[in-house]
Amino acid sequence: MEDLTEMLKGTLEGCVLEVIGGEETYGYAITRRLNELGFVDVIEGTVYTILLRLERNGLVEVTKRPSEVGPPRKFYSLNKAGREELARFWAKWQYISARINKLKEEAA
Amino acid sequence: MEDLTEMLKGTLEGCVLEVIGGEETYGYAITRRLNELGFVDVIEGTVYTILLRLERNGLVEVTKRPSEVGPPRKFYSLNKAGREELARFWAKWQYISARINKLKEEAA
DNA sequence: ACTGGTACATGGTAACACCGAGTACCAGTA
DNA sequence: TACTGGTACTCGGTGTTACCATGTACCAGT
Repeated sequence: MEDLTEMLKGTLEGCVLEVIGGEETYGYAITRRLNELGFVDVIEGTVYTILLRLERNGLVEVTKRPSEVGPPRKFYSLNKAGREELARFWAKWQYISARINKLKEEAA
Repeated sequence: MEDLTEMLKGTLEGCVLEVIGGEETYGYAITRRLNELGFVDVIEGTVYTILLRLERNGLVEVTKRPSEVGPPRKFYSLNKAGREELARFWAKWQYISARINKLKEEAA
């Protein structure tokens, strides 16, 4: 699938929130997880900028822990604000996707 | 629903293409149509910038016609490139929305 | 010493939706 | 006549976002 980046704007951050909400995890693993899920072109740099933004906006708790196979990892988990933001994200997603799908079906 | 603008990025242009694909129409009417469809905060200025972009990218044919109730209207219709772009848009939408919904369900 | 996988940070870019202000046409009305 | 309100389009500027390129650095195996 060619160039999905514009369409991911505004949703990729929510996806990262969702992954973190599932379990405490870190940037490199989040990137791999998103790739597995079909977001194949999402690259580390993108995820790290999102994580720094989440941290700056106070949506996550951060803990640095050593790794046995490389440099230390920064583990992220959602705090209250993060969980609320995640809920808002899914509400928005449901709203918008419903409307877009309706537009699509009315055309057909 | 609060502030959907980021999530609309990359999709609103496709929605405009779809509306034009349904029938030849003009900016002001497209804005009203989108508002009806639930994209309540989409405003004229936004639609016009999209239309100018579509025109610049050669995806639409433009015809100016007088109106009986105001200034002349610029009517837009899809050309071949526009229909192809619209098809690509729906393919991307299906791809991404499927993956996001999957992510959502695996969480639940 | 070298390679490759792991792990994070950062300055710059392009694209997008949005905003604000402006221009202009027309009908109805006070 | 002047004014209002609905119709209709344009354009310069803004903030946010995902992406890119590059750099740093840890570690295991050869």
